[in-house]
Amino acid sequence: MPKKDPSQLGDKRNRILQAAIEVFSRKGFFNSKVSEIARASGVADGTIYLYFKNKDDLLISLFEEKMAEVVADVKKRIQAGENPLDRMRIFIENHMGLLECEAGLIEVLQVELRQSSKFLKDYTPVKFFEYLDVLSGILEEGKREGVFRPDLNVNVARRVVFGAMDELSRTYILSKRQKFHPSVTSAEVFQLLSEGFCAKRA
Amino acid sequence: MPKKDPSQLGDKRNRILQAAIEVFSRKGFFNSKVSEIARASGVADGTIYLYFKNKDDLLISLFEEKMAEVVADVKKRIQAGENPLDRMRIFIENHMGLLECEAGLIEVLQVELRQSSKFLKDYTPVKFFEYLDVLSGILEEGKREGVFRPDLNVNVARRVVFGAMDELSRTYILSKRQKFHPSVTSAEVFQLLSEGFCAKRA
Amino acid sequence: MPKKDPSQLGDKRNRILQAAIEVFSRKGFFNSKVSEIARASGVADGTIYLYFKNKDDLLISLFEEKMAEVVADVKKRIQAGENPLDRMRIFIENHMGLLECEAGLIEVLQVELRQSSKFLKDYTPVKFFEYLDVLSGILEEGKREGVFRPDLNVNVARRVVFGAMDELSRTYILSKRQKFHPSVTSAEVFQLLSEGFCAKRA
Amino acid sequence: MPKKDPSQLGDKRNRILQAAIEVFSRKGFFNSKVSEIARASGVADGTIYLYFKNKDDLLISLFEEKMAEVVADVKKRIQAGENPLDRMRIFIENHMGLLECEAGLIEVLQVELRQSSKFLKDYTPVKFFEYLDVLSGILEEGKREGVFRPDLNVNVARRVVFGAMDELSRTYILSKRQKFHPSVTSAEVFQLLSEGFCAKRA
DNA sequence: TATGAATGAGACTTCATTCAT
DNA sequence: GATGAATGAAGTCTCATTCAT
Repeated sequence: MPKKDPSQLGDKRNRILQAAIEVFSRKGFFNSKVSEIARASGVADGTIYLYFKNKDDLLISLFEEKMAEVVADVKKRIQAGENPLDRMRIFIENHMGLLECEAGLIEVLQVELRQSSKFLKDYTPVKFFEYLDVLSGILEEGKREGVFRPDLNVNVARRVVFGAMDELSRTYILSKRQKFHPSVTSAEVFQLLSEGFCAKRA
Repeated sequence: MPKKDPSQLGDKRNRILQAAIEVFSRKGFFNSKVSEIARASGVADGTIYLYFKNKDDLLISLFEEKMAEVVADVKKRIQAGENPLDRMRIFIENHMGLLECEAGLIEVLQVELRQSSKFLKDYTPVKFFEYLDVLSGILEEGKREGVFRPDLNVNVARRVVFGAMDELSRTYILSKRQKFHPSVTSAEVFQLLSEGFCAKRA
Repeated sequence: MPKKDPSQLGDKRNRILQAAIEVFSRKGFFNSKVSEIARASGVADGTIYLYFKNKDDLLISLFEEKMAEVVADVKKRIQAGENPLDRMRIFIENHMGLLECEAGLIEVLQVELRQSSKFLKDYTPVKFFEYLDVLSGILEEGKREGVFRPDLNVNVARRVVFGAMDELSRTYILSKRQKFHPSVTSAEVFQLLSEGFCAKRA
Repeated sequence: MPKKDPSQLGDKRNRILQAAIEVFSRKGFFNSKVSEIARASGVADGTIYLYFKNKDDLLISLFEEKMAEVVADVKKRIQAGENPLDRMRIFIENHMGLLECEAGLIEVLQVELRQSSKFLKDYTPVKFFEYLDVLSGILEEGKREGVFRPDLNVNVARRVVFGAMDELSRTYILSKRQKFHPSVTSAEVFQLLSEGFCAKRA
């Protein structure tokens, strides 16, 4: 009945995805109702099933597609880094920066992906692994160039980096009054991870 | 009908909690059915409601009580540490060690608490904050004693430590074939966090 | 699956109300199962919740809407009365007459409204008060015109009239073999209430 | 464990009945829980089943036994009446008076008996019929003595009397602020029923 | 007799999904 | 493609009743 804004014609699928991010991030996957996402998208309940197989598929598509954008974006950004350490800094800054421009998305990834990778049958979060692989790449390169410790366990280290950022994101999202600013924090995280918390010995 | 094994007398509540850990960790909170927990506990569905107000309360009680044990235990253990750095090592080792003896519990805390703190109304994960406070204590002390950098942001650092351990736990839990052993990993995490991943400069 | 008899299009809500009258009147509110009303309406259980908030709301809606019809109807009918006494006669006749054409409805109002007004939270039977107000109107008017005793306590009198009709309805409904005919009874009730049961003194 | 007040020893059955009156009158039969009656009686849940077959039986026993007392009592009281009219006055006064001294009981009879007589299988409210029979007796006698109209339909008349009192009881019970006093009301009811509401013709 | 922990059937309600239009 | 009314399976929770002590 309502005339669609021509600029939005044909992008129903995308509107549904955006609405899903908003709703999932606000209420969590299990507490979100398909009809609520439909309402937020401005489409009928049934329409969602024209674009997605089911509610699970909506979450997975959402994750894979948005994560693909994030991966592609960070890959481009780190090219500006002059060395592995610099690229690591950029990676961390970028991740924490997403909290400001894509809060909802990060929030969904945060909580829901964990659910998904555990409970959605036959689902491997391919894009998430790609994201981690970017980290691996930086770390491997750093080892080769002698910037990073030669005995660094890359597999552990990349998880440490991601875990640290992820936990800080969670804190940021959950705390009503933000005590820290993402960009400030990213500097601290970077320093901490690159140099450790021990005082320098003379 | 109910087995009256004397060793199990009066521990019905505990049996329910244990069963809940097992079921929640396997299927996640939302995918777990109360009746399944009942079956796993060997009690009737209704019996669960004699000990817990509702399904939410079961999760929260589970978390608060088990986390209290974890907190009390780690507090005792770090006393054996000779200095803040040593205590940090013990803390990390202890956390990663839980993966072996209390896998299910860690798994529930991992995924479900995040849900809870976001979606359960009026719930503050008091015990989780206590756990983080133990970390803060170690870090503060280290700063005072000059072991840790004086400009260390304790609030960020403790989240980095926890996040790193948490992400590694997740990896450990999710990966079908464990690629690393918790105790080995904890050493690497400790080294990484205390010294950073940068190679030492001469 | 759903029959699309054109005469029944769009009247699903009404079919549910009718079925509810039938079931409530036969088994009582608390003994009636929502699924039974669904079956009697020829709709799925869930469909009831598209039209009514919950089981309580179904009863209340039923009462308010049907009572509104009864009130509107009796108001129109008493206009045919030539004087207050005549209008009172019509009112009583009308009420007792409902037993024949709307037995189920009267039965629900009879028993269930009492429950409701006592136990349903925050519910005031507005339409029932309107019904009583019609009686008040007749009585007040009769007092003004000198037809009724000037010392008549209208508030008590209207309850006496309603209570008498109500109890007779109950008797009529409960007795397997009807011993009296509603229209006959209404004449007796009218005579009794207007003249009292005392013999005329010379 | 708690020492019983010796004056209450052995009267458990009665304590349960009293508690049932209190609870049923406050919450209604279907909203009352057996365990609540148990608590109010100071006995264990199971104990109730030593004295009553089930929840229905508790209601029926309550009704029959208390009603028996009411019937016996009113029979004795009306003997003080000098003539049928006087006895009718006493009957009405007595019924309305119960509102003050036995409010809970009247309340249970009010609402619950209607439920019971409709929905409890195979139950005939014998004692209620006895109560009505007392009214019949007075009316028959009055007819024989010429005090009451010879064409009075006793069966209808007794229901009118009972219905009037019953509805006024209901009003009294439901209204938060009592607008009338039972004993005052009973005088008005008596006058209304005996003389009718029509003004006397010269 | 008395207890009260335990039972388990069954109710209400939700909501992902379908399908006639 | 789009709709949204309808479906009905399934889950949480209640509570009358039992029975071992």
